[in-house]
Amino acid sequence: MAKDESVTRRSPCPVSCTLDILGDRWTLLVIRDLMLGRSRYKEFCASPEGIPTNILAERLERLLQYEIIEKAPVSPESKRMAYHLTPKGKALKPLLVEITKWGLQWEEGTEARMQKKNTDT
Amino acid sequence: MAKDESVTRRSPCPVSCTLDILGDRWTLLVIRDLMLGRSRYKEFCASPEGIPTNILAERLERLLQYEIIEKAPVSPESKRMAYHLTPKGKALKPLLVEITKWGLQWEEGTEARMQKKNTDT
DNA sequence: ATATTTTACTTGCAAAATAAAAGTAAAACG
DNA sequence: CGTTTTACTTTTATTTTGCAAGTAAAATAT
Repeated sequence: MAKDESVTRRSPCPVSCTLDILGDRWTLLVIRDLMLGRSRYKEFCASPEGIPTNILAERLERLLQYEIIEKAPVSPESKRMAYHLTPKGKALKPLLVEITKWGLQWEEGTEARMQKKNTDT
Repeated sequence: MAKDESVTRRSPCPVSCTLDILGDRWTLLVIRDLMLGRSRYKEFCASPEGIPTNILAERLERLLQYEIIEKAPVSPESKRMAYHLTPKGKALKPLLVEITKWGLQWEEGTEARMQKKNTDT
């Protein structure tokens, strides 16, 4: 995978490379949801921002390709799939924390009402 | 300004609000350049990612509106303008640091060759 | 076992954003 | 004063996004 990316990269700058993956208005919201313990397609759809379903499907596919998330059965018996963060995805936590902090401090009317299900990571 | 934003906000989540401002492939690269001490239009154009000039003009305008940057004469005698980060913009430093760290750690072939001019803030 | 509902998408299309190229006016310079 | 540089704007083509509707498999209810 790294090969394909490197040819299309705008520059070797880690900021630009990260933005090539996460730099849009939706991807990090999905990551946020995953960090809040959400894992199902419908849960991402249910978030208050209202991501369009085609965009969600495309973003999940991209996150899978970059191995930021993984897809696995909800339970061993089920055929329904759930999404979870990989170590690479979990490593985005400090980034999300800083985005949250900046938003809370500098944008009026923002509120952190992120109630997590699990507190690990 | 906060009034106008609040009506168009997707949600009060600080992450989504921050992404409404910074969530694209170019804005944070301009912020990066500013943090590296670059301040002129042509310097932003000269960055290796090659931002289209119409996009750059639009992004600078938006960052001015959100008071993340400010525009001032290069020197008291000059009519040429330079852009600089405001306190709100400088507060994005930890976010940029985390983006950089994640890119360096998880994306192969990225390299931090950010040579700063000034080391303040 | 079958019907109904839910889930996890895909498809089609209009609207908006982006990218590439060329053009332009003011400022700076020789 | 003429030329070059700078900081944009404009135009057009391409891509992405957003919205609505449709669909097949899985789960649930009957």
